[in-house]
Amino acid sequence: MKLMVSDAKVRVRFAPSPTGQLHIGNVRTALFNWLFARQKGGTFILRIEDTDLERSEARYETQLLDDLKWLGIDWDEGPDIGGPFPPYRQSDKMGVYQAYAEKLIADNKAYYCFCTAEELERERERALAEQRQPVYSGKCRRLDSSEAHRRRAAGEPAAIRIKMPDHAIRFHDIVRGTVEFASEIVGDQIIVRSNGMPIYNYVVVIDDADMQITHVIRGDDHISNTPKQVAVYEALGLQTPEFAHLSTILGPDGQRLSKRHGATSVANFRDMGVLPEALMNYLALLGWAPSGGDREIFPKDDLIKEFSLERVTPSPAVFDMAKLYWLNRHYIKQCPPERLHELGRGFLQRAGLLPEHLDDATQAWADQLIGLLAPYVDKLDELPERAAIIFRHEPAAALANTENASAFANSKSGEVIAEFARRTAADSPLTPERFKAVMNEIKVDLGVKGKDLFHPVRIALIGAHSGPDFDRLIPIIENGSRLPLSAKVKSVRERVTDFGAALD
RNA sequence: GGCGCUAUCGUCUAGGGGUUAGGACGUGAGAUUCUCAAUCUUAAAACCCGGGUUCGAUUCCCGGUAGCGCUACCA
Repeated sequence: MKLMVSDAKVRVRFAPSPTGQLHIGNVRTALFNWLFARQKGGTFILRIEDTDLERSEARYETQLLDDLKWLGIDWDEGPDIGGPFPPYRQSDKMGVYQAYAEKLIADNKAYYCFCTAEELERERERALAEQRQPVYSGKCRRLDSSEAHRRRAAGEPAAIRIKMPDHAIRFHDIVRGTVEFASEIVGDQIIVRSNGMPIYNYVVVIDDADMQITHVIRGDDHISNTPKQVAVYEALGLQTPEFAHLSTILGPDGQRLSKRHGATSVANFRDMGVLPEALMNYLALLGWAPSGGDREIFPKDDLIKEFSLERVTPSPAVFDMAKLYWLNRHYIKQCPPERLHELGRGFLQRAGLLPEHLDDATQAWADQLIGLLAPYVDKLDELPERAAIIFRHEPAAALANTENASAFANSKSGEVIAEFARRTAADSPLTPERFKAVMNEIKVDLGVKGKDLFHPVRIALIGAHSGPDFDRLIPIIENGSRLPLSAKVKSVRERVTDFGAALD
């Protein structure tokens, strides 16, 4: 594909705060930025917004990078790899913000504000009481600059405010078109606190400008902040970037997706055994659809090829676990066996079903088991409970289970099991071929077939009348029974014997 | 309260001045299988409301309603 010259210059960024686990809404923002950059052959930048020193923690930053990598998102510039416009961590950049603020004051685009927090609060309450918009009065804007400097020099604490333009602020949003805000509704914004710490809406602009960001792609909760930021661009005499505001991701109740909805961080999904390619595919479909809208399966490379910001949906989207699971099942089936086995082993080990260290024989068996069970699960963390049919054999519980009752309503079922036990007694191990032959014999001799024949046997073996094919199941049971596992696996013979005893 | 954003099946969405309003998840039914899963077939399921423009609006415009966001010396 031919790249347009301007495409190659595309520079986008993902700028998370390291204040907790990487949230699903934020990853979606990261993903859209990344897809856009990769498609355009542009640059994807990772920047850490840690000006909120109280909530930011270094360990979250590490985790954040790991989560992004796990999903399959890489970056061209960032705190760990550097780049042409350092630093990539705001806390390393305080001097820069101060310098720009002073320039703004020198240019008469900003001014010192000596109003105290209490004064401001009173003003605000009065405005609210009078049903007026609580915007800053502009009191200190009218202060003589020499007087302001004198008070500063005398050590009086002062915040720095930017002068908002008196014209309406309008900006272009790729997702929503032109957005306009009247000038009266936003007062002169503080850009640097009286303690010297800069404010977010100011800092972002400096960073984005410094890093030559061409497209700001972020959550739509920033839409109302955008006019304040545009004002900073204007004051600095800089061209504004293109904006694209992504809609919110909601929980099933229509509320903004949050922890009380369950899994909401990348780490949660990883721990559940959702494959990264499934999560990426699903996230891409939340708020974006290909032209035609008739395709759901999008591996990474196709996403990069097909993605377009113009086709991003402006309306909020409800996160649908069921559809994620459907995609995950798809990708589990597509997964190369070696990788699936390795992931699966981890889940079985953590559940205590497999030892920490696996010898070759045990690993080979575990892989066979995983291959058997994986097609049945929505997510890999269901593997241990599915594996209960192999690791746990409880005849009493199986007999007590009402779901199994109908299989034993048939008068012949006891006989079937007895016959099965008798005829396989000498087979150790029992092979699938032998199993088939025995079942056939029973069928002929007892005149029992279909469910009446298979259900009792299956219940005797795994405690349920439904489950995997016997062809695959039998070898796994038999092989497992000869392995020195701490979670002991009973052989077919042991199972049938125990079950027969319970039945009597 | 003010300002902003949003509005197609339960959910994610396609579409667009005249369509049988398309696809997918989920749900129901059927086929297949010893059974479950998978697979295949199939069914039910939507244009928020009111005005305007128009020969004709679900689509364009306006208003309402609802949801969400912002309204800080938070990010």
